[in-house]
Amino acid sequence: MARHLITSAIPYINGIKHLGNLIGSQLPADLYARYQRARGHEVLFLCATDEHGTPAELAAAKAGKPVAEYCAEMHDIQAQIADGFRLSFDHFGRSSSPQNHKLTQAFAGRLADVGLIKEVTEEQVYSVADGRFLPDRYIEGTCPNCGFESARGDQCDNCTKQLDPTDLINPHSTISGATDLEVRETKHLYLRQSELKNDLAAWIDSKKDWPILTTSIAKKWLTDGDGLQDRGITRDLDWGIPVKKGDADWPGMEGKVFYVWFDAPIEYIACAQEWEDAGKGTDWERWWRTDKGADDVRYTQFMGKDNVPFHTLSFPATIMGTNEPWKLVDYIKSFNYLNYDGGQFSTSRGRGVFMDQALEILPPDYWRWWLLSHAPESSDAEFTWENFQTDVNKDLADVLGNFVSRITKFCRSKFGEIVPAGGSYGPAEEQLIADLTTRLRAYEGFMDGIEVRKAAAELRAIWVLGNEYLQANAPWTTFKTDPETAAMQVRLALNLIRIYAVLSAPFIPDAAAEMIAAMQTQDKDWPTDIAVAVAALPAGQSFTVPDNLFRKITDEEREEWEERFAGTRD
RNA sequence: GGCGCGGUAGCUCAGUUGGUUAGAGCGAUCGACUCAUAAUCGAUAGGUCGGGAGUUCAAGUCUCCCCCACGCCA
Repeated sequence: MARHLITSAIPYINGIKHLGNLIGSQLPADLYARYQRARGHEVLFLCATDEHGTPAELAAAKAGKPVAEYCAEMHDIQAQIADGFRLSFDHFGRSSSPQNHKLTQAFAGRLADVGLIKEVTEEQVYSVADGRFLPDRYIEGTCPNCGFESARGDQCDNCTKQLDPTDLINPHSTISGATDLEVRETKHLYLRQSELKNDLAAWIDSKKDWPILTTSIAKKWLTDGDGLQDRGITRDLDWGIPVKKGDADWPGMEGKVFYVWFDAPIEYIACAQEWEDAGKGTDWERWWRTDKGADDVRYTQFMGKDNVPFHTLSFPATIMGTNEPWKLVDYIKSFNYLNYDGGQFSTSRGRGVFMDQALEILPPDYWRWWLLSHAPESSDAEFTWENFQTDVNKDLADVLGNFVSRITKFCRSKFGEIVPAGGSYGPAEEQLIADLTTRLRAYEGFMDGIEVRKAAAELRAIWVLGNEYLQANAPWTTFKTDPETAAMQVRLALNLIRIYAVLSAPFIPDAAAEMIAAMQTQDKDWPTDIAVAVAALPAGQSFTVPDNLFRKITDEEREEWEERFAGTRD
């Protein structure tokens, strides 16, 4: 039995994510976690909310709530939606947890001890009225390039130019509107990533099996321009993890917090501790410390391509820099973007489907199947309602759902709701078992390699084999002259339902559970040996005819949703 | 402007280290079947592989130039 540590990129606390975010990390991570569990491996699957930084503070202010309260509420909402999509996290943690506070401070302290932290004095805009510095989005003014009046401290939303707060004309605080701003010196900590450049490069080079998308992005950051740059890991903010050197105060850093990108990945580790502290497991270090049992763990991360630099460089630098035996990632699966009907998903314009809305209109399996079978692995992928409708109707309702329906109903009418006895295999059955075995091995190969689209295509082909078998052997015709053989054919087909349930569960867990329940079995074992698995449901076992597993999406619904989610064009 | 990922049948996508008639699913057309959610199964038709030049006995697959889309950065 192998051990798999699996993490999904942690979604930012601010707002509900869209389907592109879902397929970019959490959903494929869940697929992989469910698959590895089904194969009998030990899995720790972790995710969390990323709660620090200015966007959280601003969103809380807009909602008129203290930021801690806002984050707690949003965490619950995201947890609920994740549950709605059946994301099977062993723990859904929070980067604001006490565990992450301690661990982040410990990492910083350790990095300082080994000389990988430097202090840098820089100039920042300070608001006298607010009594604080105004980083990034806390300051607005007129853009010096295009004259846009609401340009932010870090970027102009009109001309997209990157800005420094000190560039702005007539700057003011977005908190109070105050204009009595001055430039003050402030001290910040930098992680000396550049010191680790060679180690990182060697490590990346050793990962021959990583997706091109992952390594090409990492290498670009390593070699582009002057190479990997040292990175500021602190901010003049209130909301965040206070800067401390382990348990000790950090002279000169009073009132400052760690930058969100420093503490967020450390939450992957802290989350395991939260998992244990929540009573869901024991000995979290067994997953994260190679000196405490984690040397046989295979660690796989899932993320969108925008997160790759942090996971291939900054976070590994944090870990490698400590010289402590923390587990490094073994495989990074990164995804491109999902486009919505020829454009991008857009939160501000309400364009595209968001996770809560998706669950309002259809059950999770519909979305899981379509998104996973169209995962943006090799390039950006495209969501269109027409595609969604035809694919879901065909694959789920016609190929799989109807298969279950046709065989259970046929059996009920001829033999009753009992797996019928009698008859013996002929060449057709041997051939079916051989074909299923071939395809199952291929399916396992794609799932092990996290080739999501190919795995979905193979699974679908496995479903089709059942329909082909019924069509070619026509038990409804056989029954008229040879009821014994018809009974054998039906018994075999009923067993396919159980097998399909087990194989399909990582993609469509709800439908799989219904199929298992209808077959009235507890046997969810992986059908490693198909010849054995096709006899798992013995003659005489009762079953029930389930309701249709999937309904079809109508043209009217498709048109309605197309309009509803089109958003406002600019 | 620099860089990155792409541009393959109507649609969504596969195509290992260059090698016989370029593949799948959907959609379309035709046929079979009637157990089933007007479902299923089979067959057929669709591509000068973005454009051009080059290397080679041989290029979708390598090199160069150009065009288009998306993204990142300055």
